[in-house]
Amino acid sequence: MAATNATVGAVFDEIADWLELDQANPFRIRAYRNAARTVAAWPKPLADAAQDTEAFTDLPGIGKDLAEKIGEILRTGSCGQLRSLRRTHPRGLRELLRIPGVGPRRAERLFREAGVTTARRLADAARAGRIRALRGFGARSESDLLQAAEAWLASDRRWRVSEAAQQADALSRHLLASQDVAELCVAGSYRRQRDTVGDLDVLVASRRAAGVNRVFLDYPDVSRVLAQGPTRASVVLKSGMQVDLRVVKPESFGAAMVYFTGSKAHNLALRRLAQKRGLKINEYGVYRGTRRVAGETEASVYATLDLSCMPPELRENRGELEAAAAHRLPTLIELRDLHGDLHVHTDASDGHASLAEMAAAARRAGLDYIAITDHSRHLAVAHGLDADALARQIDAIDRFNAGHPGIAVLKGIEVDILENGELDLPLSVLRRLDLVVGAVHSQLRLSRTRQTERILRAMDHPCFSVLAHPTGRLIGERDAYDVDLDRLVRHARERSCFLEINAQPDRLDLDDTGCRTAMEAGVRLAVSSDSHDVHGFGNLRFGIGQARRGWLEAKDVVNTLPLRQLKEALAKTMG
DNA sequence: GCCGTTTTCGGCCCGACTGTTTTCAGTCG
Repeated sequence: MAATNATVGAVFDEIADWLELDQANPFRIRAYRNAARTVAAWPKPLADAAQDTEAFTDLPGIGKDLAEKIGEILRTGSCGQLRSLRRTHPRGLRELLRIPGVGPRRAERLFREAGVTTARRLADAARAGRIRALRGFGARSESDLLQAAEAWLASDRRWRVSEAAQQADALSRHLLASQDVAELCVAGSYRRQRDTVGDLDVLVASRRAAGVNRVFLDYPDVSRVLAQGPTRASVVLKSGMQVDLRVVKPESFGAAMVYFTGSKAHNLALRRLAQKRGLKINEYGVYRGTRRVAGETEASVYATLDLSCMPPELRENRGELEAAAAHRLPTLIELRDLHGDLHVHTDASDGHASLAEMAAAARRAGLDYIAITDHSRHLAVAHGLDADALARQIDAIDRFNAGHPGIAVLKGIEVDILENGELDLPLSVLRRLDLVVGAVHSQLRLSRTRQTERILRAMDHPCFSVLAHPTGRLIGERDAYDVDLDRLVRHARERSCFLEINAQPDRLDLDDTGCRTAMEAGVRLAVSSDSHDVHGFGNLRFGIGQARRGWLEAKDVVNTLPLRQLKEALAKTMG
């Protein structure tokens, strides 16, 4: 089987690690890192073009040499250069580079002078007091490295964006209570709404940095201070999440927001553009020589390069700079564009609230309609409904709608897609519904072909409306099942059905690149909360985050339609 | 290793913080 883009990226990253340990030309190392980032984020499978390696040189940062290596990796899963690097280095040494405080030079010295080859051995050597004896290290470095190695061994986690949101909101409230904080922005991957977040980058505009620093370090949730200086500080919260604070003057706030929002790839591309125009961009502003020409707002920074200001979710160097130069940025969907929610559970299956309670909560969340989509009988653990129970629910919804004009409740089901591609309930009862949401909950390890055929067959059912959580991933727990998303997208377009963006923070499925693939193919998506209780609608914001990262506008999302037009769109899917 | 309106060489993003030095290298984002 051909290697995936992620595999190619991983090979380049590993080569870069070894070259770094060898203290090779840093620009050569950067070329491998850039290439790793580029291919890993590339939305199309490179394997599709494996025959024509020359074509890979069209990718940014890929020249003749790397293009040939991509071809080799796609064919064999590895490449000769990597095999030879592995032969000449101790296998575990790469691990040392992952430990904060250990870079290539220290890793090399730790290996050569203390025989340290893994994080475990580093911790052992530090405990034995063997690190402080090395030149360039002292007692302080030794204890820092011990702590870092132990922390690394204990956990190497990223946080769901919802977990990051809770901690970001609480810390922001604490900081904003200070007179010294003029403006505040939680930047970084959190602001870009990535599906997971490694740490929080908090940016503050103030003329009194010392005061802000003090308030930050006094935050009751701080467990450990990693670093502190006049304009920045790093701490670990009690949860284990790292937070970096940076304080700049108000006139630099826009430049700092650009800088600390990233992504790294976006910033590098931006600086190259600036350099071509004889400008220099840093976190304090845009400079021509020593003269500052912009920096107070993000828009002012981008304007010096004749770029429209890009929403943070687009800043991944995936074409947003070109679109901004042409002033053709999409008008991204916003939470307030949603009129309803097409995936909601009640206590009739595995939800925790009644139909009436869920409807009331949806109304409070500002929605005009919801679809009740409880599980079907095959999902016994969730008390799935059989045909009789569904028929009773249909009648109950009709009665509810008659007495509650404030919100419309649509009749639906989250029906299991069985292994053979049939749906889990008979056509006769499905025909009585407003929509049918199909979902894979079992047999997740089928071959790519069988899994894909299974879902394509389900889409051919005369009542199929929406494919729920199309890849089945659970962030940090379970990878997506193996499925040909391009074929699903093409089929959804032919069948005029919809793909879901499941907004549960542990799903966010489709993800950003999947959204973009669907949108570019002309397939509409449904941003759905998959709520199981009255608080579930609060997750819609995270689904919107992925939609925005996928360049979606309101017109690309079916549940931005008012009720009447939504019903027309659904009716077309219901045979 | 990539790239090019300075095009086949000579550049390649840039500043803050720390510890161990005794003026700076290493690391990080």
